Order: sequence, then structure tokens, then C-alpha cells
Amino acid sequence: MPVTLKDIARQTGVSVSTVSRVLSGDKAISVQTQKNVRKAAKKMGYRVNTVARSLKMNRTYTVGFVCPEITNEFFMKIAKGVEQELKQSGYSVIICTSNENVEDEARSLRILREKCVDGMIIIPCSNEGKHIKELCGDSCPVVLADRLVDDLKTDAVLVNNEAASFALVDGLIKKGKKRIAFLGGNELITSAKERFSGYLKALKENNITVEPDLIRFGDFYLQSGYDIMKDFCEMENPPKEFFISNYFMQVGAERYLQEHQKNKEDELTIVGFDNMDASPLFRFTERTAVQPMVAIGTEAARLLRRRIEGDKESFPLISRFDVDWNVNN
Amino acid sequence: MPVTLKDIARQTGVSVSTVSRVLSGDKAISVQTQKNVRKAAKKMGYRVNTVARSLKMNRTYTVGFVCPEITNEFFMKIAKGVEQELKQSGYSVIICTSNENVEDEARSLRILREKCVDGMIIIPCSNEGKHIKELCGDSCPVVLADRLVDDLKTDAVLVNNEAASFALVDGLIKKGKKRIAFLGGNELITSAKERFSGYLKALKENNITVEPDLIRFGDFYLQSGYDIMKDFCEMENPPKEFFISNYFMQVGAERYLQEHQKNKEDELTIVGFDNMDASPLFRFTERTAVQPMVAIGTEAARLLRRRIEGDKESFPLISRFDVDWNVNN
DNA sequence: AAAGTTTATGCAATCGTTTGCATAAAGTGA
DNA sequence: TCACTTTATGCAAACGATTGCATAAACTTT
Repeated sequence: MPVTLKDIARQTGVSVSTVSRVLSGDKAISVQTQKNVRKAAKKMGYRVNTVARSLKMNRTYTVGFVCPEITNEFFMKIAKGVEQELKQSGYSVIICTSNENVEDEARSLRILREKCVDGMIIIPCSNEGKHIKELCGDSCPVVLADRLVDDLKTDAVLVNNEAASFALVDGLIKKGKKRIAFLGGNELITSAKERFSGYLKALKENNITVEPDLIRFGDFYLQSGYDIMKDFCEMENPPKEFFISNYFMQVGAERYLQEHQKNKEDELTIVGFDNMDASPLFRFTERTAVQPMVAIGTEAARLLRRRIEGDKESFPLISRFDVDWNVNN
Repeated sequence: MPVTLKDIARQTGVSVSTVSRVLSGDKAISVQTQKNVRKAAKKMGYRVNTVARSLKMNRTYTVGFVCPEITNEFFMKIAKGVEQELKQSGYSVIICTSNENVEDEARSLRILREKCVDGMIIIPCSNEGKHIKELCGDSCPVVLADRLVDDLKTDAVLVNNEAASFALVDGLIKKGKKRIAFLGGNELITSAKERFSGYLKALKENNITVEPDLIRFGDFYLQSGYDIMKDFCEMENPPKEFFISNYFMQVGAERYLQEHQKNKEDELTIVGFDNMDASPLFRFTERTAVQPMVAIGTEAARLLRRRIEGDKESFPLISRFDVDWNVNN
């Protein structure tokens, strides 16, 4: 059985309230009593029961982090920022996954509410926001990360997707490439949409006609990158330049190319989003947009903490980070 | 303010106990009352306060998952197994990172204890187990994953590291390769040690003399793979075959080779641990050991749940998964 | 109709904290 | 010495749920 305030009180001959006051640093307690209590607490191995404290204080110092997939390096970089930042202020993070599925997402939110988290950071898996509005709200602030959602007025931390994909595609065009295929993410997701707009904008500003056959949407996962690259390569007149909307689709696409013995002599060029540890090893990937992933998490966490602490200023706040694009190989 | 049992009781004219009984499915309550209560609960949007429940029941249905680094795909695959499995039985998972640092690990354990988690799954960052023994114990079961720790009698879920690295190295030798360099992980960590034993065993069984110059230990992270590969390549008589102890060191090593314009003609061959999504894209990596990462997590979670529910059978239980080794490219 | 049984519900304690208010003791000032 | 502050501490309620025990009402049984 764990030691409680009561045990210390009994041991030192003072009341529970006095013990509580000493341990929470109340200066009104006499120095002698403080010493006694602290000594006893230490000797007996006391550790607060934050469950009881939370009940009384109506604050759990726990926040929820909901993302579509926990093994996703991109999401976990964001999670890292969140965890790092919040740990400093004494919060813990419960991680839930939605498995790219709105019902699971809603289930996670419900559980988190029942656990009385002080707030949540959500990377939504769709553009559906109803369940979030329903389950969260004033007593449980929400910050979205990486993606927005329809019909939901809340804070969000995003990146400048359109500008980055514009720059990448524009860069290719400026090098004389005109037939650039587009491998998109899940069309329902704002980041996918924004990256597509950037692509379109680059074509438009350079007076290039959009070829609908060169535009395909997947789901941001490996297999869809593989499949779409396959389809493109099997066209009668295959494109040689590609914009791929995220890292995982790049892995899939590069794997297709690898398996089919393409090599540099084919002069294929890929640009796209996300630079991960293994990106420099990709054969055809020339430039990638480098999102400040950890910083997104850190920023979302800071914002959430402010909201938890009652700051209502300029709500809802949508902040966007700029994206770097670097030469890869 | 959230709705409480009291509110429902007031609304329906019964006592709090009756409401509690209805909502926890007690059949002794009259059908009519059940209906009334359920209806009111639904209409008022009642949601249990698990903080209060936890305090009373002395069970939080929350477990801690402590790992060295949250952005590590390998650890997160294990975490996925854990989360998936435990979610089914109504548990949530708090993720903490130790940043490969014993003090941080101890801090995390302390916080988790204060949050009254029902148990923990730990991927320890060193071979130090004192702080775990101190902070956990009977009232808070612990299952280790992937690595063991000195002086700590507790359950663990591991893989058969030695057998796998033996097989990989032996395979190279059987193909006539005799000078196989070893790029090790953090020597303090059991998995690194076991992989090293497998390497030594393969040399020994094939009567190959160990060349100390061909053995180097890093820390399981990218940079160390890069640095050690560099050192090897700069030897006057560089080895051409390599055993690399995990994925991240492989990425580092491959990046070094890539940057230094090595290509297939050099006939370099890498074998080693972990097969990730991007592994097939690595130029020199020929075979990799495929650990059942998600299954490790699932198994650890099952074991932990059993311990939480009071099963003391065959404690401590160390289970080891077999490892596959597959052709890579 | 009395005694016994069953059914449905309420009372009140409890989990471990925190905190407003009361109060006793000690100290201060004239 | 008396009134008045100040200082140190305790009492008890509260947070929101669960549950053993008590009990009133409704049925059985003979």
C-alpha cells in the first residue's frame, strides 16, 4: 500500500492539512514542523497520488495526442515536440491512434474526455469535425496539427503547403520540365489539397496546360505511392518528372522503380514533401520540402498550454510555418 | 460543468447509488428506473469521470510506455502493438521518452507512479535497473521489451538476437566472405551484446580469426553508423562486408557510402538487423533480420495485462521471438 | 394473518487530496 | 494587563464515483 498524507500525519502527530500544506510549499507552517514532515515523507517514501489531486483540483496535467498512425515517423516527430514541450510544465501525454478512421478517432476522443485530459492535440484523419466539436469545447481545448477540419473553430498549427509545393514544381519547370506528374495524398485532407493547389498554381503561372492523366490521388501511404507510380510508368507516354506528396508515398514510388530496374539513366526526377533520415538514399528524389516537424509539435503544445491556462486571446489562432526545400541528392 | 451522477439522481428523483448501479449494469434495479436513468443520462450527456472512479477503485486503466526515443520507427512499432492490444481491454497508454538517459528514464517512472498507472512497459535505455526496482514492484508490474537490465527480476519480451546475427554472418561466410566488419550498437545494451555474440560465434564455428580492428561499437543511431563506416573505409585495407546492428546505423552507413560515391562495383555487402519500409532502397544492404516488432508489443501488453489482473504464474517470464532473415534487394 | 422471503432502493463511508474558515497560542503595543 | 495582531495549526467539506449494509415495500407460503 502506498503511503498517504494520513500516514505521514499520524507519524508526525500533525493534521493531514498541515502535511499537505508543507508538501505544497506553504510558508505559513513553522520551520520545525516543515522539517519533521519532510523528513517523515522522505523516510516513508511518500509520493502524491495525482488521481486524488486531480479529482479535487479538476486538472489532470495530462493531455491527449490523437494521430492517425503511431508508427508514422512524421507524426511522431510532431509528437516528440509535443511531449518535450509539455513535459517541462509537468504534463504527460496519452497517445491514441485513429487508424485513419473517424469512428476510431471519435472513440479516442471519448476515452480521453472520460480520462479528463486537460486538452488535446489532434492530427485529424479526415475533414470531419463534428465529433470533435461535440466531445471537446470550452472545458477541453483542442489544437489541430498539420491539418484542418471543416466546421470547427479551433486553434491549429500548420505549414505553408501551397508555397512549398509551388516552389518545388516551379523549380522543375524552370529547369525545362513540362510534364510533371502529381502523386497526391488523401484528397479529403487539407494538406493534400493545399499541396495540390501549389502544383496547379505553378503550372498556371508558367502557362502549362494541366494534363488530367498526370494527376492521381492516393492516401499518403506507401502502397498508394507504389501503385500510382506503377500506373504512370505503364502509360504509353510516361512522364519523367514527379511531385510526390509525402515521404511514405515516395518510399512506395521509389520501391516500384527499384523493383523494375529503373536507374538514373532513365533520367527520372522526383520532388516532393518531407525529408527523413533515409531520404538522401533515394535514387530519384532530387529535392524535398523539409517541414519543421518537431517545431510544429512544440508550437501546438505551447498554444494548448496557453488555452488550458485560460488564455482566450485571438481564438482561434491558425499559425503556419514556412517550409524549406533542399537539394536532396 | 460536466454532468455527474448527482445531477442525474436529482433529475430522476432517485439516489446517486441507484444511478451508479444502473449505469454499471446492476440487474437488481427495476426496469422502469433503469429506463428513466438511462434516458436522463443520455439526454444530459453524462460521461463517467474516470478520475473519481480510479480513486475509488484503485485502478486507472492507464499504463506507461517508456522508451528511449519516440521518433524511432522500431520502438514505435512496438508501441503500436502495445496500444492496439491494450485499447481492446480499455486501457490507455501514456508515452514517455528517456532520451537515452537514465535520469530521464527515472523521472518518467516517477511521474508514471504518481499518475498511478496500473503497470508499465519499458524499453530501458541502459543496463541499469535499480531505479526501476525502486519505483515499481508489486503494486506496479513492469514488462521489459527488446532489452534486459541487470539485477531486475521482471518479465520481458525479447527476440533471439544471437541466433539471427549468427545466421546472417554465417551466411556471408558460407559465400566465401572472410573479413566481415562488425558495426555494433551501444555495448551496454543487451540486444547489442547478443548480436555481437552471434557474430563471434559465426566466426568461431567457421574457424575465422577475430580481427579486433574490424569490430566497432556505436550507439544504435545514424551518426554512429556513418562515422564507423567512414573509419572502416579509411583503413588501409578496408573490409568489404559488414554486419550492422540496426536500421538506423545502416542508414548512416549507407549515407556515408552514398556521399562518397561508392557504387555497386565496389562489391560491398551489408547485412544486419531490422527491415523497415525503406530498407529495400538501400544499395548495399543484402539481407536483414526482420523482427516481429508489433508482435513484441502485443505480447508485452498481454503479459502486462495478466500481471495487472493478478496472475503471478511463472514470474519472471522471459519470452523470446524468433527472427526471420530475408533477402533484401 | 403471521412469518418469511424477495426485490428495489437509499444511507453513508470511502478513496487521497486541497483549502476556506475557525481557533488557540504567542507576540505586540499602550 | 487588556485588546489586538500575527502565526501555526486543525476541522470538515468537497471533488465524483463505488459498494456493504440496512430497510421498506411487495410478494410467498402455510
